[in-house]
Amino acid sequence: MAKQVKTAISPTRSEDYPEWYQQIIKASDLAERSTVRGCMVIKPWGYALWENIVQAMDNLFKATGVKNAYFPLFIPLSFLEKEAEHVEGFAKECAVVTHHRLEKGKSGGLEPAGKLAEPLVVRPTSETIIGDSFSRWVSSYRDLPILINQWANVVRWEMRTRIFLRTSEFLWQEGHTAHATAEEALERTSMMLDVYTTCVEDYLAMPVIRGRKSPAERFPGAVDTLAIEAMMQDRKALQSGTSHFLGQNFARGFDIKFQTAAETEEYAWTTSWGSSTRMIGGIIMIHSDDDGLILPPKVASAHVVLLPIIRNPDDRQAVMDYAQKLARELSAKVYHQRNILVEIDDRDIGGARGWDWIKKGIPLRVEIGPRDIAENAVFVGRRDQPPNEKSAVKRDQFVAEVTDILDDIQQNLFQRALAFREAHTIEIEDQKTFYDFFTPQNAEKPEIHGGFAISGWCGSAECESKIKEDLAVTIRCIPFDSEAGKGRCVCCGKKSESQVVFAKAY
RNA sequence: CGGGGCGUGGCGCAGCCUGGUAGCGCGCCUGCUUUGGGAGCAGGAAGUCCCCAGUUCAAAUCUGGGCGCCCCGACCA
Repeated sequence: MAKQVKTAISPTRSEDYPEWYQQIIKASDLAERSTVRGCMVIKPWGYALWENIVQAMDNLFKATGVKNAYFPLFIPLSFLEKEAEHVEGFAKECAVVTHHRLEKGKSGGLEPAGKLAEPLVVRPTSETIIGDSFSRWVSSYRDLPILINQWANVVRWEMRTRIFLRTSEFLWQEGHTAHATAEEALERTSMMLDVYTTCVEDYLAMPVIRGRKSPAERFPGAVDTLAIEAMMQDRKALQSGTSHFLGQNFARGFDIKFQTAAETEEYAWTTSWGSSTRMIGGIIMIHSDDDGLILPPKVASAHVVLLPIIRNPDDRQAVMDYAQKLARELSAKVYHQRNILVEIDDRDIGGARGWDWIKKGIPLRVEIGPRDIAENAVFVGRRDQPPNEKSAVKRDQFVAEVTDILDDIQQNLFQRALAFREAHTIEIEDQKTFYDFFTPQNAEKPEIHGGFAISGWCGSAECESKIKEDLAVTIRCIPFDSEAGKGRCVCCGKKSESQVVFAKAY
């Protein structure tokens, strides 16, 4: 008799949320820490997930006229100096290449040699190097707009790293556009936020709040930053995509000028927008439970695992034939532009096999044994339901309905997350309630507390930073549907400028 | 960069205080028995005890120095 374990993941979410998060990643085999400080190794199960997100998002981008390109990893140091706020925002986290050769040193080890005339920064983001190209691509209003995206890796030398959420190197996409008018650039800024919303809500099943960042939370160098924010199961906010209106700031820094139809010379209006492997962290934290990862079907690394039950060796051939035939039929079906991905796992490791796939978060587990073959059935478990709730389904019915079942799981995950967010979002008017809301009962080992507070804000940076200092709570966004001028500032009590979303954040 | 903690088979840890040449659980391999809710028994493989120096007959253990990592803050997608 095996020892009884209630949950596959230990500790549970309520026991120790940060540790639970690490354990999910380990148990699901998504990724692991690299021996390189702050970096991660994305393993096949995690990379397949990323590829699916990339594909979904890339299609959405291209549907709006964006084209992909690729710019250098290295950025001349001088480029970063061309936009004052930008350099200030990123200077502290830049990795810098200063040499181009290694030589045998005195101690026998290799030492950098061949000092570069100008140091190269490993891109933390590419506004500058892309701005440099844009300046050469644009001369007439007829050259505009330019709609470019690149899928790339970037490096930000963070103090503290957390796998998928904040790593020294991460994968992302960054879109960069240049326009003839401010209106058009603004339109593009909000259009891309719409694309992010679609991708994150429809594909990742993560409900988001859309809004504008406060000046303090703006991207360095941006005139305006729009963002989508989702609530994780520890009730903290995760920013899962940002879209920036850069005004003419970078156009001035990089001399992106064009001649108008009226023969005047003007600076272009630019935008940039990005989303990263951080979204995988969001998927983990918003959907998974104490038995492991739960993947949204539309981007799942695989959809179905077939688990042949072979009680005696004589059955093996029949069971495997049945499984392989089923796999072929399922694989031929299309689910949201992708063929259904089927795994067959015939490892002889007993019940641990089923739990492996539960921990990996695969949407559907299908057990196939002699009994099922006799009844022309399959035994199906859904990852959005408890591990023991499995049921027999006629084989043909399962094949016919599998995409509906996947859609149902997808919807269920979204609704579950939405209900959770709504349950932990409250409107707060007075300061004491606000402070209580964001203060844990046990300061030594804070329990999961707080959530999203919808409160008035007078618009002053002082109130914003006081709340940040007191509670580590920030303005996540000023929602687009915020009621202007309603109520009073939750900090100073003066007349409110807008109702904003306050939360602790990743 | 401040405060704390930790480096011992793949993973998690004990051993250190009081020096005597390394052990436990999980995992892995082999065999037999099992198998539809995380298998049992038997056997087996696997470790420069983070690095360097010192003390000592003898160092995972004591001393000094270094390196790395994790957690909590400030910074951030």
